[in-house]
Amino acid sequence: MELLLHTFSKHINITEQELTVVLNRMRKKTVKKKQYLLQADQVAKDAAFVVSGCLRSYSIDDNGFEHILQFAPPGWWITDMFSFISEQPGNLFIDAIENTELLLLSRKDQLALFDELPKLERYFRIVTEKSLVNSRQRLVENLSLTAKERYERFCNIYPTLINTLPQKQIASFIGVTPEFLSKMKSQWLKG
Amino acid sequence: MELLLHTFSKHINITEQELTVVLNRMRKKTVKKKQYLLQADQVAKDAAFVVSGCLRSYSIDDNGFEHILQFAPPGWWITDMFSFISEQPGNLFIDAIENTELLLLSRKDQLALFDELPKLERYFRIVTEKSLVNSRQRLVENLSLTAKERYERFCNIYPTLINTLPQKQIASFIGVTPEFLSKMKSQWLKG
DNA sequence: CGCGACGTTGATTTGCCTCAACGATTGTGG
DNA sequence: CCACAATCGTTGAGGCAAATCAACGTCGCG
Repeated sequence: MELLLHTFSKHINITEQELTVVLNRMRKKTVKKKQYLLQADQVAKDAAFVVSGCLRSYSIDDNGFEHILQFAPPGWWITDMFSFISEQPGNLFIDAIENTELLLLSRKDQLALFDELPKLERYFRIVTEKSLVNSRQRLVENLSLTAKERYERFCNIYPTLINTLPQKQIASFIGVTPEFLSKMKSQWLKG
Repeated sequence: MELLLHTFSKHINITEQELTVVLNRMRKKTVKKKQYLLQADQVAKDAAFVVSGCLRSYSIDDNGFEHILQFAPPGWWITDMFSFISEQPGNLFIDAIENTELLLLSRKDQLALFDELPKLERYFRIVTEKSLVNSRQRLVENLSLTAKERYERFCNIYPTLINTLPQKQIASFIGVTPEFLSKMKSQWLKG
């Protein structure tokens, strides 16, 4: 798989043979638009690598509101990390924004690969470090920026998603109601 | 160092010899109460392991407000992860809440140890995974819980810190002003 | 066509912030 | 050991950003 090779190669050197070893542990899967890859109270047995399409992960709070944690366009990994590493039921939903092709890697196979192929443990160590930086950054921004500033940041970071995504989901990601995002945008055109 | 051994042992098996290899790469340091270990615009060359005392990491926004990301009591690691892995100037401050003893490990030495001692890369892979889970969880809670609920969560998670820490810092951690936290607590006694 | 999800707009409410004043506590130098 | 400043916590009045609730137009889709 071209994209997987390319994605690994950003952080480690990997041969075709080694890639084959990894691919032998992965399973193809497709998820159609609006269908679930994972629901709360399930155990996330797999991490998913997105080949084409797009997924999102989110939680649903006690009032029924969705809070989107992550979008996963092609070349990204996504899972419920808590559930994946603890092997306990999680509280995240993952579903498809568009028809999506995936490669799945179970935690068991991942850990086996870490022993067989230490490079791969290095790869995931690096990817996890970067995800942590990202998550902490977002936390800071949610604490220190206004809704308008968070929207601008979103537009800069995901310029491609803006026109694709229902506005509702952008609102959920930046942490405001859809109504308020709509009002911000209309004031935008005046100012 | 007893505590370091104990902390590693939670996630990996490590011999005394291997511990010595690690310790040879680490440097002792003490930071007195209210003194900085790191300031914004500096490069975080080191990750710090807290032996005794307590550190905190935080950012300061454009309006001069502090937002605390993490407390690090004994047995915890702390650094500006962005700066540490990218070797660029960061935007976090780290200072001591109490007089604190540390063991420092530079990124360079850490990476060297990953090659010498793959176990250690595994250890940090696991610790980083857990930190990521933690950070994501906190993000969800900031988006979905009220200030009162976040304070209750804080009390449950850090019962020891509540009486030690200035209220101002608890407020900063849960994302409200000190005044508002004070008002919540007084209403608490009535309801 | 007709239904259901989405986006818009307006009136109203509210959670939390801002600013200001005032004790209480801490710590520091004389 | 005290005087004083500095920081912290408390309380109150008022303000604002964003939520809530509700009504309505629109679009994609079965």
